[in-house]
Amino acid sequence: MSQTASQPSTDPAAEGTPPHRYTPALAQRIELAWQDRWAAEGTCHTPNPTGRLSAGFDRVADRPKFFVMDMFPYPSGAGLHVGHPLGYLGTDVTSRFRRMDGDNVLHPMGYDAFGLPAEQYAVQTGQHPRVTTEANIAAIRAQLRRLGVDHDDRRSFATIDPGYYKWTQWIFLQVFGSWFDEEAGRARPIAELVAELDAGTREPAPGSNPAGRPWAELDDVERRRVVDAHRLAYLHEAPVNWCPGLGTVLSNEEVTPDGRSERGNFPVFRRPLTQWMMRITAYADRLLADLDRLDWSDSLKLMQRNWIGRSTGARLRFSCGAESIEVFTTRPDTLFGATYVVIAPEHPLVDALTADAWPEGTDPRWTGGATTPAVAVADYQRQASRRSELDRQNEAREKTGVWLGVTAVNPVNGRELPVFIADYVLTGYGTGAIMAVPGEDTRDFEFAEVFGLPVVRTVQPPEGFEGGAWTGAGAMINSANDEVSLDGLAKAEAIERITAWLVARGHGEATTTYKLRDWLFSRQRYWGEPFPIVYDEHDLPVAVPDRMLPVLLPEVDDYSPKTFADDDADSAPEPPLSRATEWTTVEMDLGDGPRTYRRETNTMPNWAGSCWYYLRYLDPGDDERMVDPELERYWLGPRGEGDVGGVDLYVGGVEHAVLHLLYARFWHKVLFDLGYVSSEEPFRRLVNQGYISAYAYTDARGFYVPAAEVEERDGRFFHGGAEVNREYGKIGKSLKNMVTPDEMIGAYGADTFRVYEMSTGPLEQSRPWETKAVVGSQRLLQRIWRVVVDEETGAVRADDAAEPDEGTLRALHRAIAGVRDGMSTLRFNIAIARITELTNHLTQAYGDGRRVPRSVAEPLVLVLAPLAPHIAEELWSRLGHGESLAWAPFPVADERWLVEDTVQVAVQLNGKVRAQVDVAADADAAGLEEAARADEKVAGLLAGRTVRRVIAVPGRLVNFVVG
RNA sequence: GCCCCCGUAGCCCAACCGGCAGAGGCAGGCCCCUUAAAAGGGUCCGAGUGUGGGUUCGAACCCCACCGGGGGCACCA
Repeated sequence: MSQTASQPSTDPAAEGTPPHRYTPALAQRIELAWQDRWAAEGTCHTPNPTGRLSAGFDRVADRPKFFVMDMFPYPSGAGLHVGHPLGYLGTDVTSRFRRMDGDNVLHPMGYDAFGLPAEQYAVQTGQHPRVTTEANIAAIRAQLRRLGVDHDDRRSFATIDPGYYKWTQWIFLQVFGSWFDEEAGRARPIAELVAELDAGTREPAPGSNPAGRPWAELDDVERRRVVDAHRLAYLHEAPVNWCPGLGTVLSNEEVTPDGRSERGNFPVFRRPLTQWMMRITAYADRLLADLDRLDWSDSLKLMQRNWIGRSTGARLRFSCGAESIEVFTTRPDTLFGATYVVIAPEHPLVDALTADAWPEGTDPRWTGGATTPAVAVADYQRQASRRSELDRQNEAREKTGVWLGVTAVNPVNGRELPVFIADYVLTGYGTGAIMAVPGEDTRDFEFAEVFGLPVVRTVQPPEGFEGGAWTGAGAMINSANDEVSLDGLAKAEAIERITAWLVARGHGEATTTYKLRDWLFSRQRYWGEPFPIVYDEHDLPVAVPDRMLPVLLPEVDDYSPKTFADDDADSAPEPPLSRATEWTTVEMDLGDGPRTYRRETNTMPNWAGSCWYYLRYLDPGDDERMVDPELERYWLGPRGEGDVGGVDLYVGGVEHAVLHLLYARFWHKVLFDLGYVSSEEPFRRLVNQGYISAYAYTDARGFYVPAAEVEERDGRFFHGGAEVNREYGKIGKSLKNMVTPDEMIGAYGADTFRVYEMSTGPLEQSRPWETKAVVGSQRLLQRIWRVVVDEETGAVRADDAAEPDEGTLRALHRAIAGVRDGMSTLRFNIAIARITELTNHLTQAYGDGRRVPRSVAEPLVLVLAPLAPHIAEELWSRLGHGESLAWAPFPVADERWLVEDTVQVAVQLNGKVRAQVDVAADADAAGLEEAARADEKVAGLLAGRTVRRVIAVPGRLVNFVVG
């Protein structure tokens, strides 16, 4: 980051500029001085109701609380540009406004610092990640300070601080120490599960007891396995994206559609590995339902709904020899149209079902060219495993698969259906098996075409439908047996009837499935939180006791992951921590004497630290508790019956719509269930700030030229005399259109930069960056400055004696009301427009040397303060106030000056405006009509015509409907 | 392919519950200040709301279709 921001640029004011004009140089001096003073006086410190940070709470005890925060930055080492501060400034204006307006405002900032980008940056620069990360944090912190944001610096921390990640580990242990009680619909401590199993009031959940014997007959190790299988954090073997070239597994988001790593472009392979998982799927219903209780944008809620992907349907069983294939379908109504069955290549029944030999006359398309089904299946499975999940989903075109050589029986009509494996059926969704209905499902139709399978229509397509799958509505056809008929029914009734029949006959049941999968929580990386887990002599996980937290990330000689040849698919990850041999083996006394344990060497994903940081702001220094319950109740607790509680305003980029926000909600609900927090949701209200893009320019060869050097003439653009082409896109080095906050602060000062960014639109809106337009904000601040300060002498111009005239009072109070409206709805552009109007009024009304009354100048300064705090503080101080205005009351508009005595209303004929009449502001409909009819012009227009109807809207218009 | 959001002056954006389309800024014109200049001051200039229908006394706003832009999901059974 450049240093220009902290050093006043040379005064561009040559001779001719008044000595006390608000120039960039003066702005710089004012800003640095006030930033020092705010820091020295703790102006922006927020008192807690209790505990370490409670000094000064008396002064705010009767105020409502308001907790506003940003998604904290990730200091990756890439340079910041003018788009980054937008959200930070939006929360800062809100914070300053609400504090002045009487709230106890909490506005903190921290740093998200574990994770792959920081690690990769460190590897590239040859520095330890802690060194580069801390340097990047220091740079961002300095930049935020230079912007004048009012974060309470006592509450700042980074996720890499041991005092913070101690509690990240502690939360992991709470999740590990819990299970989800389906009947209660919430998490409970694991000890309660054990007690119920011991008492015989509960049976192990299906699939959790591989030994198969009753709990009472299990030995200790078997019992631990049963319990471990119930935990919300559990070990699970799952296929993951293994990237030998990077030596680590990658999340799906880190793998490109063609199956390579986002970083480095190395091949990625799917490989089963034992991983820590978090049982987020247990919360799918609550995560979905509680969206309705949040004040978030519809689009964001929709993204979460899509991600959770709830669908209702039926699970039904097709018998296949001695086995039974369970399929999931959302369309049980189309069961009569099922002509084959498909199971995922990795389905556990594949081996058991595969026939020994192809029957005589098997269609060659079904065999994959193999001599026996077993060979075909093995080949196909190998082929499928080579592709990453994303690859497999994206290929999407030609359907592939092989026949297992067996058939299953359609329970509704006894029809024999061939059973295939095909990779268009996914292991992780539903039951990993489907009934294929080519008549009503596009994918099934495509497969049926390739494999020559029959199509039976069970929904009547509209007339003229040409073929293919008909997925729309229509009456049921071809759907009857001796006991049940769906023919003629619509979809919903058909589903209801067939489901009832299937349930009655024991063939299936109604069910709900989710797209959401459990959260893969392990990373084979160095730069993350170590798991507070050790393994005993049975290789079973054991929690590290709370008193031994944090489990510190050990120093290692080589923190980079071990890498392999790009295409070495059979290599296995080697976590950097596993090389810290004196760390991985540990002797501990966990209650039955000192024993040797092996530490978990995976680390947590970088989402872990951001899952709960909002709780830590309440008191980051608390070493006794994750969060004091009293503080949590005060800052985050529900505001009333049915309220979910949470942060009052959370601002951040829409790119975190699903992962971070879903994970944080999940953890919060676990903590709620376990009684550690009183709020049900972490973020009551969430706003996504818009993006700032910028123009970029290409020359005749198509190369980008530096945008800062391009000149506009008559709507055309030139660089060094040659015409260039204008494009629009992301700000960055590659488009050569980078503009940094430091440059802007250097050229104009932080206040001008703040006002410009806030003036370009509502916070949610994306907007273009236009450096040349910044001057408008500069001019506004200069005019305001001139209202208070004489540019020639530096003397205060405000007039103590003068009384404002009525027009000025109206302008003032209209401005106050408008600014309040803009600030409380995050439409800072409107607030700035109202301030501009007032300023323009004052410069006109008090031109030629007359002085603005103090009673107008002071509220002008106050309403400006949240947007441009430094210049406002300076003017406030020059107006004779010793105290910072950060705590001064925000002006309140006097209704008296907002209402007009008379208003001009439009007179319409058939909706077209024909005249204007003045009426008393409080005139009712009858009065309006009377006044309108009395108007000469209107009377003329109405003469000789029949008035059929009169619509009069008080204060707005009269509309005569004439025949 | 499915779903969501958005189209208002040359540009960025306002417009309350459906009630006279314009607040503010940029750009542009003119004037003033200035030896000169401008990141100074003043003043002027602006569209009928993407297109086509519909509902309504009245539509930027509600409904339908289309066009354009942005975003999300994408073999999820």
